[in-house]
Amino acid sequence: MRTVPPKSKHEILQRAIPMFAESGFKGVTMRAIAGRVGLTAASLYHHFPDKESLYLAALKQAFADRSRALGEALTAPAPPAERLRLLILRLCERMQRDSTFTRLVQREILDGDEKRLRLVAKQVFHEVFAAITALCRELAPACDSFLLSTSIIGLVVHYYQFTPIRSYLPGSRPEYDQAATVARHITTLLLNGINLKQESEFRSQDSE
Amino acid sequence: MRTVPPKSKHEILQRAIPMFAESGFKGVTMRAIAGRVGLTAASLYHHFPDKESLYLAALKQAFADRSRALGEALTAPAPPAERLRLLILRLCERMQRDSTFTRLVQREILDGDEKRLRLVAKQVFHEVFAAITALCRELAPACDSFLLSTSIIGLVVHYYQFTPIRSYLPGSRPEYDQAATVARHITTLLLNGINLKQESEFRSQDSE
DNA sequence: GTCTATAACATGATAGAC
DNA sequence: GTCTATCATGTTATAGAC
Repeated sequence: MRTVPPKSKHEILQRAIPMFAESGFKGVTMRAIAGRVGLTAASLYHHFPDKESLYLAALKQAFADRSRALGEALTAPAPPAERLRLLILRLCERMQRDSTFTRLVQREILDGDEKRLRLVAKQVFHEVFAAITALCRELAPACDSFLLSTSIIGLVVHYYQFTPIRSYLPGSRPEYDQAATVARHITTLLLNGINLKQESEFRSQDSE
Repeated sequence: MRTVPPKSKHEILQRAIPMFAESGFKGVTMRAIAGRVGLTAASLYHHFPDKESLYLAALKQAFADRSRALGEALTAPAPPAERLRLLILRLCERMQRDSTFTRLVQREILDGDEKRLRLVAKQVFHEVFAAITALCRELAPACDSFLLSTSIIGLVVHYYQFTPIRSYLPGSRPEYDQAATVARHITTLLLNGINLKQESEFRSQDSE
């Protein structure tokens, strides 16, 4: 007997995503997911061939739903430096408001075996990462685009991953929790490096 | 009568550190630690008042044993840019060869509650972080030293945390696993930014 | 054909008795 | 130590409801 309308894959994954983020792959059972969705464990197997497929689909969907703004930034009709600025800003805004995906990936790095990590790299990150390296090639042909891409990602991602500890470090201030402040710092650092001649982050009369 | 010499705190923690890195705070029982050390669980409580104290001491010791080279780099008799270069190189070398501490911290960020994270920030990171911000103030007075410090740490730490996925991303190459290569890239990026005006690997601007 | 539930199977971990 | 009972979990088989 059916009392409720059938669940779509998207709905199932939407429920599973925060569970995997909270407890990791092994920490979440098929029965727990089913319970949260309003199904039985067996029914999940109509939508996904096995637990690992469900898990990978969850990672994929979590990333896809969160990387839309990044794709827009990367393909915007603007000079490469402006696309970089927008990419970093969107990434900061996204990570500021939601740490679910970051936690998913952190857990996967800690617990995943080689085979699954390869699948994650291929199925989740490959496309967006390639787009970022393409931007880097355009932006700084003299620089190693692979290393530069990882640096851009690392600057933003680690900043927000580290937040639970960072906020208790000496010198922490409220404005460091604002995405715009962080994004501006990172963008300036990437474009100009440390050795700013005389300009502070506030003096930019020649821009626009 | 005693058949084995008493264990020092250092020995106990040395055994506990990889266990916490592998399975996190909750994933390691006092009995498991005791078994590894060759003691009973009750004996551990002679050395540490509770599990959390043992855990924090493990984090502290893991970091202290691994941050010695960083302290040397930070206090070297050299100009600030050279100290930065050395700091990054030592950090890369350390993380390249041993991911134990990084995994400890990642697990702590995922699983720790606010109170314990505050203790970690204070007891583990505070001192070294303050030394890095001091270097940043000296190096780049016009730049926000707090944000700059987190960026330096983030560039290195995230690079190595991301290794299990990074190695499967498009464009990955063997030399990216060499600490000297990574350290050089990060140092150059920090000092000069993307827009390399004059650099060793520099190519003259081609026509568009 | 699509979706779900009931029941059951297989394995691995755990606990307790011997 | 071994054996056994028990439980949790991924998974499959089959049948019923739209």
